[in-house]
Amino acid sequence: MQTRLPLSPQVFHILLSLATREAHGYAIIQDVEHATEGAIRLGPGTLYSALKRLLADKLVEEVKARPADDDERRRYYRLTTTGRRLLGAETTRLARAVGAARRAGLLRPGTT
Amino acid sequence: MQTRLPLSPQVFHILLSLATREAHGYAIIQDVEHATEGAIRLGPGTLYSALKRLLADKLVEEVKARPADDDERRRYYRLTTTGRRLLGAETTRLARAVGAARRAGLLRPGTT
DNA sequence: GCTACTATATCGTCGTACGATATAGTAGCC
DNA sequence: GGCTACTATATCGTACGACGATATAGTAGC
Repeated sequence: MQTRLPLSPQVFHILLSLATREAHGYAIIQDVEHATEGAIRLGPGTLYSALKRLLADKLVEEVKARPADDDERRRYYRLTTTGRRLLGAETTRLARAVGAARRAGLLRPGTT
Repeated sequence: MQTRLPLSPQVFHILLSLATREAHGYAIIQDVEHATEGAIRLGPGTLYSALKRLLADKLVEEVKARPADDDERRRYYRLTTTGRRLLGAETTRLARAVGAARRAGLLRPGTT
């Protein structure tokens, strides 16, 4: 993956899930399903291969520090500065796209 | 392609380009590049294979009627009702995603 | 007649989303 | 104590789709 736009919806939501807190893989899967109201369900294949690429591209990094008494199997990830910048750029791109769609009358008036 | 969300950014912009007017393929390419400020540049491979799928899925249909003195090579397309409905659903999904990203502080304040 | 642009079409490749499968620890429960 | 369901990560194979390259050809300007 180049560090270029557009991001796939899946990758966008993985990064977005990491924007507010560090998280481990399984938590990302659940968070994305919740946040998208079931529209995006990440299977393990999708999530872990995406994470691998995101790590390689240094958009995400692994966190060593762990809470006490945490499940040993978990691996925690957080956004890098580059990752946050890219996510911001993609958000801007999406906001423009939504604006254009709104002007075309594709959203019920009042939709935020 | 299933008629399910999410749409790829490319397909979203192809449908969005057809939301306000009928258009032929080459016009779609130019419109999408303009509307996305160069972020999405559709090559012929991407556009015509996507159009083929969209036609097969009845999200888009070909228009027979032609303006007088028009370039004979052009083939015009328009959204079907199904296509418009799907585009609306995807727009709603994107608006929610942008809202979540905004709450996470990823947009410069004031961005529409 | 040259170049650039318009316009559609097809082909091959590569990336990646996805389901299936595997492994194993944890928790509740009867 | 064994059952099931959930948590958690990992890998594999497949299939779809985005993309660049290439082809064809008409149009326009010079």
